Amino acid sequence: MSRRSVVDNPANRPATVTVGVESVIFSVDADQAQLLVLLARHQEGDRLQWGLPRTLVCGDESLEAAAYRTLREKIRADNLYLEQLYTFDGDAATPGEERYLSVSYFALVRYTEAALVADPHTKWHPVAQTAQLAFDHNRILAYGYQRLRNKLEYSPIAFEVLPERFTLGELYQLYCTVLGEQFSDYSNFRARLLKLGFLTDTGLKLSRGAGRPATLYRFDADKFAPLKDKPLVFV
Amino acid sequence: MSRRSVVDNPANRPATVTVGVESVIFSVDADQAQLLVLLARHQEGDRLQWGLPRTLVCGDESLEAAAYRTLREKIRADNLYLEQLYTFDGDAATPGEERYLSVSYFALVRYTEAALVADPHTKWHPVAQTAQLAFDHNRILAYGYQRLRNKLEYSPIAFEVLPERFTLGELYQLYCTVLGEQFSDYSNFRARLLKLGFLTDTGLKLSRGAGRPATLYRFDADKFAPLKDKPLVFV
DNA sequence: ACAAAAGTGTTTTTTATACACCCATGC
DNA sequence: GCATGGGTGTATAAAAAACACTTTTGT
Repeated sequence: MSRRSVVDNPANRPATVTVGVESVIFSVDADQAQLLVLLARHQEGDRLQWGLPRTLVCGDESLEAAAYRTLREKIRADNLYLEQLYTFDGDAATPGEERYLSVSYFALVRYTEAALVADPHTKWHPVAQTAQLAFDHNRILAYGYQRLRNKLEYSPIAFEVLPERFTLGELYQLYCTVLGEQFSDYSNFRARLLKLGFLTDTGLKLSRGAGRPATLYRFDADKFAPLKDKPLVFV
Repeated sequence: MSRRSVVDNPANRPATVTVGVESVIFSVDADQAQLLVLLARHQEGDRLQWGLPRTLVCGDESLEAAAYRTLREKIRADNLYLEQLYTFDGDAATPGEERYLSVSYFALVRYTEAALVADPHTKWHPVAQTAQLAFDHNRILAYGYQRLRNKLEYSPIAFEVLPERFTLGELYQLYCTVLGEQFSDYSNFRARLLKLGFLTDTGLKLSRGAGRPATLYRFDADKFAPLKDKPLVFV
């Protein structure tokens, strides 16, 4: 019984498909308080149109490797979070072409570090400004955006993208930019996070012109570990 | 710029892969208070081994269609919940064979209804009793089990699998079987669910030998709708 | 009458929410 | 000294958790 014999209906031949990886790459521009998504210019039919960066899976590289490759081709980013999103059946395949399967990945990268490669076919685009994207990329983007918001609420992915040492104001602003201002009061957000105990005071302060200098904290992964499987850690 | 030209590294040819769907099909045997998973016998190398049911995606059928096909081939079930789980890179592919991609689906089916097709190569297996499964199916099962527990906590999937009219005891038992007894006290579970307001008293009672007859409730999807995007509805 | 299962209520503890207020710095 | 951002505290409301108790049935 080889793999092939798993097919129980021999009348229908197993499909051979080309597998692509589409990446929903988010970044938060703290200065402008904007959530950005990375877009790439595609040719769809006879016109250029913006869409999510995509690549075909090559040789025997893994799906995740293909996603990382897309990232490295577009931007230079060391600090990032990446996970698989969902696998979509190819958007209404052009007849005659081989069947296409789209495995989507979702990434959050540190903005200050994510220098775009000089390329007029790549840009950051504010998520708040809706754009008409190529193929079924609007659907994938919406799915990724939803996942980003969920992840922020119960996973420590923000710390993958903040600097090593950060202020609670920076953390709060990141949350606000993604979830909207109404998600929580600053002082409650602050109190909740500090009580959880995985933020360590580095003793250092950061002064930004006017105002009292802010304490710099560090995320302590070890102290977070026991909370990993708990429900809703942040809110 | 056709699809093919998306490949930026022409030295590496785009891979052509065979796509399979593996299904993690759960069911709850209320009488025995057991969570079950459907297994199928596979040949791996030269020996038979139990694993998750799988099928190759045929022709132009969708991934979901392939998952439903697997279900229908193994059991007869009308009431079920199905969703995509995750896409795994093929387990260490046998060299020479075509590359394999495994899209996994997760399903919860009503046990009383899910008659197994007469087939010695298919069986229900208690999830609590660990078994050594073929390929990387232990990993997929673990992933599906985790998803099941998460889904139970914030989604109304239990109602897809309970009879039209059910008692709160039946609902509670289902939760206990999947999440373990310690997840909540019965009376608190009861109070929380009734307060949410999407369970309608049908006026009917169900008597089971000794004890006070239980009220039969119905799940009201319309009343649940506004809670859809709220966090942790059940606990 | 009593065991068994269903259903109600009460008390305590913990979290969430909404604020008001104090602190340290630059100009 | 006052605007600006950082940081603390408090009072109220709501939710979670633990558990005692009542009700209705079969035997």
